[in-house]
Amino acid sequence: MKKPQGLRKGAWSEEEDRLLRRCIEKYGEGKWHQVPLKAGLNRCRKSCRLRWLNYLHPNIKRGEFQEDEADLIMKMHKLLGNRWSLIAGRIPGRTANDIKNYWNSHLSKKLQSSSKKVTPNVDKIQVIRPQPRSFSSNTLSLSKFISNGQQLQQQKTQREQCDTMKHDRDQSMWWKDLILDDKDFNQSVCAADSNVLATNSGSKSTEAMPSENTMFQDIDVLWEDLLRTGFWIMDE
DNA sequence: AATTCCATCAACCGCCGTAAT
DNA sequence: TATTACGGCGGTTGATGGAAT
Repeated sequence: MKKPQGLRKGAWSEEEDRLLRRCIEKYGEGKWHQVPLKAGLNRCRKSCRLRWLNYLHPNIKRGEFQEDEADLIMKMHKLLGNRWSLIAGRIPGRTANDIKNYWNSHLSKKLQSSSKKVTPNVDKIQVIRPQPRSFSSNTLSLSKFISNGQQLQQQKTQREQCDTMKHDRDQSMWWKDLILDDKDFNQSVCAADSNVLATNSGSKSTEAMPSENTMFQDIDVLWEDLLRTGFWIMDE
């Protein structure tokens, strides 16, 4: 489709902010394609949405990241990789863009320097990717997971199934088939962590992803820590 | 005081998945 | 089934300001 010509770009003025804010207050969030017209702004829908979500939204927290926030980001990133919107969903008041910027300007360097000190031979983050939906649709939520040993057994079975399936696929790309959104977050993270528990109980398949052993050693610690800090949002 | 370098972060771009038609 | 429009995401860019020279 042809792009509309003559749309304003770059930094937002106070007047534009005021117009956008007033529009959202009046009509609510969403229907972003209508926002420029309703607000009287010469901006594209994406620009309006971004400005609202990253700057004007009333719940946005300003100022320095706290130590516990940074800590949480590090842990989440270890689990999820660059899935900024998912990480942001677990840190109240911080946007995905904030977290991404903070990661790129602070934490990635911190991580680099610490990994050089501690494990000079490991220069890559091992990200646990959620399992395919075909399996995760049956995946258990964390709370049930913890409370039910039978379900743990089911997770182990799923893990084995998944490993069998992965064998026939490009091992570095298998997770790309996932269809994942915020609604699936708990499921997917729990699915990822089912791997951890499966590992702890000694059932992990020998058809493991490359470097998985070292990954799980680290994640064991992370897992304990996340449970202790009450990070997880349990299902209903 | 002037210039260069670097870090930060707001904003843009291109792509993808989904829903509607 | 194919096409189109929209919302949303992550990667990247560029403006800005502060530190260093």
